[in-house]
Amino acid sequence: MQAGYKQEDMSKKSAIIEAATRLFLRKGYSGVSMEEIARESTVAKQTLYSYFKGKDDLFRAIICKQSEAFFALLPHNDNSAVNIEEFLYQVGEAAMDMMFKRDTLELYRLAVAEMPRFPELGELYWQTGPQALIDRMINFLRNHGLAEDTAEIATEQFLSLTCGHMLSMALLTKNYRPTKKEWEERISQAVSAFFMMNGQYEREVS
Amino acid sequence: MQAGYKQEDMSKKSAIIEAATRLFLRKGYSGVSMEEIARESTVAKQTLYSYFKGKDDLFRAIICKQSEAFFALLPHNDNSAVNIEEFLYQVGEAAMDMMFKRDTLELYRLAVAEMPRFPELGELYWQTGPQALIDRMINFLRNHGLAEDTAEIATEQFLSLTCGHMLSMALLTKNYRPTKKEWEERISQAVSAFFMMNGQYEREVS
DNA sequence: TCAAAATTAGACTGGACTGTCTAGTTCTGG
DNA sequence: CCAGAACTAGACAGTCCAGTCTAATTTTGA
Repeated sequence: MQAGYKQEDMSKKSAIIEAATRLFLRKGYSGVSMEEIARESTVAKQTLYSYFKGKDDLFRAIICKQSEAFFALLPHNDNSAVNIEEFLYQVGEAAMDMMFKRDTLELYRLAVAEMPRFPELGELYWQTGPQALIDRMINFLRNHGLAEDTAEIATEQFLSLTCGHMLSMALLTKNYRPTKKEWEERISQAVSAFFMMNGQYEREVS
Repeated sequence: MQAGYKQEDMSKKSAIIEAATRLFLRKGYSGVSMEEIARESTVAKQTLYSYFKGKDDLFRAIICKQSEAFFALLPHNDNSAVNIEEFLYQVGEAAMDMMFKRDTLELYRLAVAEMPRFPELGELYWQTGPQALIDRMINFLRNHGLAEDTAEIATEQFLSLTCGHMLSMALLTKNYRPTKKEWEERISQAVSAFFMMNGQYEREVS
């Protein structure tokens, strides 16, 4: 039973997770060694292996945790939007605000990069992140009178319009980050587009 | 002068490039060894190093070549579109057709994944790919009466609308590929959106 | 206080990989 | 036909890394 501790000291575990998160997000899966993680978390290598079965196990734990942590910040349905317009602004703002933090971008990059090696992580990221947001939006829009498939199309279009171009650019070019001003511009364009394409839902002024 | 051949047998070089392309696109940068490339191209390892300074050099060559090869297939300005609507359909169709081939997706994945290690390749990919297409679209739209910045916004919106959502999904979930039917739906939605948001350009029936 | 559990430092194994070197073989042009 | 260029096969040095093992030390709880 070489790895069968009862693992009571959770401060060790969180130190490991903290260091591993930072390192994986900054250097990628194969750019980080277990020794480096041990060093950075000021923990012996053996302790790593007492908390995690191996590098892949640790990696999975990090990505799951980060996915959930990040996307928990997105608005839930208990939000305070009183009408569609306000809701769209809230969601757009929250999505952009989150998407263009360094760590969030790097998590996305990691999910895309390692999807072939860890397919379940790509799936998890998609489900707990983008898809969860999409579901909430669809739900809200249906509760406000849109038909099921209209709501779905409108949602996907809205999110593509706000994030699409900027996301690709941020992933591919070194020093590009959109400013808050730029993305607020995008959001209002997307909101306008939403109402143009769903004309029957007139804008209620809040 | 251990690496100073005159390199006349281009069939060797293309065999190397062919095998390396296939392997890199399927297994990523660190998933492939020089020995594997040598084996797959039925060439001695030394020959690899006589044509390319090292693994990074070979990788750079592959990515450059593939970027250019792929994006050369996109419509140039000598296309036959007679009006904006037809042009949008052509571009949308071509972009989708290309984006969702396995190799193109994997090249995109590779560019995103290795951007931190090879920033200049991300830049190159962006410039010769997405940005080149954007420039052509902007140019076409300006020649058809749109103002500079209107054309830019409309272009980015159109491309986000067509590719955005499906691209993220294809990169993150294992077995998803949009069907031609699905993406033709997207394209016509995007075309409609274009005209709604640029109302002054009425749709000319071709 | 004391025994079991948790942790540590570091050596070590086994394997993989990049890039070099050697020595021999084939191809090619004059 | 020959000299030099191109190529081959394989060994090799040097590095790195995942994961295991040992032996010693600290922590913990009854």
